Amino acid sequence: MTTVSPPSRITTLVEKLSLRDQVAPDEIEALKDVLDPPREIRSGADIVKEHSHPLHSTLLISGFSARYSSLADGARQITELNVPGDFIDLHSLLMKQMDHGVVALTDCVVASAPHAKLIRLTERHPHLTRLLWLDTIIDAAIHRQWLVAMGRRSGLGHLAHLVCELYLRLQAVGQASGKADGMRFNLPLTQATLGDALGLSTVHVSRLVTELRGEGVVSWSGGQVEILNWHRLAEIAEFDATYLRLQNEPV
Amino acid sequence: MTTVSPPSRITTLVEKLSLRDQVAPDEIEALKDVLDPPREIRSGADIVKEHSHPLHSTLLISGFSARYSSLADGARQITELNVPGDFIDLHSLLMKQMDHGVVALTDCVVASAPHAKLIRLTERHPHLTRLLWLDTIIDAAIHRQWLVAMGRRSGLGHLAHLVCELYLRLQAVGQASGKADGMRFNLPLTQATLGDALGLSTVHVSRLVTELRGEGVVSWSGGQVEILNWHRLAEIAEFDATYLRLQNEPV
DNA sequence: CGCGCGCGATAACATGGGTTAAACCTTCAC
DNA sequence: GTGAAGGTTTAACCCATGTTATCGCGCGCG
Repeated sequence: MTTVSPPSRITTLVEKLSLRDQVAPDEIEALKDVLDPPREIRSGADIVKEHSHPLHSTLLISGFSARYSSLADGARQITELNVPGDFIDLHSLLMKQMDHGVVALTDCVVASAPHAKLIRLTERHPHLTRLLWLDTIIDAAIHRQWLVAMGRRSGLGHLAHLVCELYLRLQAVGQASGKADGMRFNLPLTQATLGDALGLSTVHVSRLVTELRGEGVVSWSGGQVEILNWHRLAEIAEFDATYLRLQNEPV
Repeated sequence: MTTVSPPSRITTLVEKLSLRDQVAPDEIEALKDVLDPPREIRSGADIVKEHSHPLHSTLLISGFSARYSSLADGARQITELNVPGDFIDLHSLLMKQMDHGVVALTDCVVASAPHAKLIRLTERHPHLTRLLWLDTIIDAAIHRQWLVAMGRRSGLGHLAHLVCELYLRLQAVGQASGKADGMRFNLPLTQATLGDALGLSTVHVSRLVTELRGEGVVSWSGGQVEILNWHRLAEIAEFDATYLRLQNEPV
């Protein structure tokens, strides 16, 4: 995990933002200044509680987490999966009260940024503010794609779409191997968790994973996913990556 | 439509923002300065085209519009309904390319704000910027609630949730009659459109509307909706208004 | 070394919501 | 007043996905 120079706690965030627009040195400094020291969260623990009023926003440094809402009958709907480099509750800066919770799906490392410091950042760094704003806008775009998949795609298309999305988001922060050398990534989530994300039962998720495997589109076992045929997978998903905004276009 | 002093084009927007935090006079001026003169859009026309690269963001002044995505088989999924006072593509300011389209569901009046002016606004008015940012954050919160409804609620619960949401959003901008005096609002949308929003077929929407009516929870005909039993309706929907953020909490 | 448990696969059966079709109603143009 | 067009309702039938249940595998722990 540590080489000559250990990755700073904002490496993945800056890596992601830099894909979209240049991040100036003083902006990187400002981001560092705003964050408290990293801390660890155990798999299964809430990082942010439903209905709470956070006084800081939290950056996911490593691991997977998920936004979720609980229902009266005990069911759960996951509304977004978070990957390293995601600000998991930046919206609480302005929303004040959480409309959902965030749970660690694996052991995670996170760092918090006090709201007071973030507000000061928005007063002094309008361009960096726009980059952070953009990050929350992309959350909304991801939600919309999930809505389309849930409302109008088949279960298989929906699962395929999720796999495409996760691959590109993980690749953007160096957590997936490149196209040349086998499109592989670690996805240590249970099928029950995937079902909560897709709005499907665990039985049906199992059927769908088996089907994708059977078609020779992915190999998937032990939490390791390899995309064997991106073209086919994207076709099944009707995938269009625009919404992830991994293009450099200055804001 | 016009009385002594005709409502300015930003009345509904300012009304909505003011519910959340005080909007200063110079901020209201800044908003006015940023907007081009209003223009009319015919029902059924695109206000913003899918995949376009807008150079301005558009405010909905009157009428209903919808964000939507089209699928290969001709199906459509609506991901949000817009009411007067909504900035319908504010995210394009930073997203650059549209990941979806916006269509007028009724005749609409809109006003556009050039991106160059909006960027200048973010440089000069950090607090107003946060209010606009918050508006896009609430879009994301609405998306999440729709995801929960689509993934884990019954069709009836989902429809009931949509009715609750629309009532509160319309009431916030003075487009629905108050609780004391009959909770009524105009909703001139076809059941096919509602189906595209709910991810259901028009036949099933008809069954569900009939069921809500039969339970005596709403009266609904000719595009007029009246909520006869808010308590029952909110119960069916498991509705919690937190996500609409209609509380005054300074940002 | 073996037991228990979480996870995934499979099977049998149930059902909410889709599809197709037809009847009916309302509005509006002429 | 009549016909056409668009919207809603109802009915019959179908299928994707849910539910319940069982089995098997792999791994951690006693």
